[in-house]
Amino acid sequence: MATASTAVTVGVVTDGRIERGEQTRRLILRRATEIASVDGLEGLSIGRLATELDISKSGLFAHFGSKEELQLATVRAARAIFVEEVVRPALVVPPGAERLWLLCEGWLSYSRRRVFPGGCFFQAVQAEFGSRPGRVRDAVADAGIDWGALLEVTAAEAGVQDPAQLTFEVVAFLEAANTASVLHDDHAAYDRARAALRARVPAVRR
Amino acid sequence: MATASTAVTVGVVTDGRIERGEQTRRLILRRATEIASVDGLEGLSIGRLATELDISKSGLFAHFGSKEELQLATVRAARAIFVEEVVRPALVVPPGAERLWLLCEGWLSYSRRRVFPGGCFFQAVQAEFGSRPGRVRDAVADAGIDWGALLEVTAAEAGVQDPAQLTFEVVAFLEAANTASVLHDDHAAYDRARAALRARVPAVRR
DNA sequence: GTCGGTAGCACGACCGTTCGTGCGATCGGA
DNA sequence: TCCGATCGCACGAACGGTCGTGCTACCGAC
Repeated sequence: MATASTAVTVGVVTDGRIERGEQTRRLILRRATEIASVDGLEGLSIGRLATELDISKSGLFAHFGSKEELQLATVRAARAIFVEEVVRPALVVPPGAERLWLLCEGWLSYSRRRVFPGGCFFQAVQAEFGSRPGRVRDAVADAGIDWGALLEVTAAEAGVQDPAQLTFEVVAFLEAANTASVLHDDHAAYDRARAALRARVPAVRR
Repeated sequence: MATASTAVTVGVVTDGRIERGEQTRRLILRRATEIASVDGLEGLSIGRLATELDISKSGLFAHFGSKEELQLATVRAARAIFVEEVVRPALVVPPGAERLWLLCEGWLSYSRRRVFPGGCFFQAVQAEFGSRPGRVRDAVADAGIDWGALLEVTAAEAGVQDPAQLTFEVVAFLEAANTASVLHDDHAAYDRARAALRARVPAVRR
């Protein structure tokens, strides 16, 4: 999520107002991220999306021009939400151990609060497109790379000895907690993740 | 994978021979697990499966009676393969730290060798059905529960202090390595996983 | 009057599913 | 030893439905 700021979808503005089409587009994409987090980006069908939003299929389709473009836009929208929910809150503190800890806690909260109803949007979509080459997979992979890079840089700023290794382990704990919670309704997994993180992430007043 | 032995699909046998239909069924399921590990259990379409196997769609369908039954049979087939590839080889050594280590190494090898072309079958399918209630989800969740239970029992037998916590962390490392490998072609992730495991899993001659 | 935004409608392809049929092996009775 | 009945298995054709994708027309704001 290094390109955090540019990932935020900014509405087209005229005289300070948001155009009508752009507003519809936002509604579409917000719902699209919710559906995709549960049923995947392939399970996200244009007809179903249109029905749920009380919009004609063709009217919705005109916004994107193809299913692939809808999927790409959905990934971008999910990134923007992720940045807002996890990254931005951590940037209020200066670089260092506290910021690293805020990123971890923010992520666990983002998963636990079900910002996306299916749990972490990116985990769902990564597994779906992991071995299916194409632009969507690349977009999804980029999101993961940027998030890892942010963690790694922050870990380095916190004085961690091996930031790449720590990043691997942190991501592993976070995603395992999300998986256990979504698949087994295992609420305790978040506590286990936190315990594992405490043993790894540099201490800070908590 | 506690019910390992019963999960193995045994062919119907008459006079020591395997009936024709059972053999076809095995071919279908072997291919089904491969497809599903890449495109998911929903992306696994009956028509496509039939085409790839040079079989009529209706003939294939008759073996299962419904798509859901095909999906369930595919999960069972994948369990049998997993047991053969990961669990059984570890059971050759007596309970203890070495068996635990063999399970970890076996899993990493199973992922790295791409026993299923899309990486770990269960990780792909867990993410897909994680928040979609139904019999398929239950079957997938059970597989994860049994695998975790096997790890936890083995960890306890190895004298680990907190087997549940260790199991959480081990599973996290294994799955994170698989994800990084599949999504980012990051071969080094297996080394990172092994490094993380060495710091956690009790030592044994390696 | 222009133009962005939405709706209606139809298309070809593919989906899971059902049906009737045919072929080959097996088996029981003459 | 033959022969008809039965069974397992696979086939092709077709069903209703949904998919993504076009084309055309209307409608409302500037």
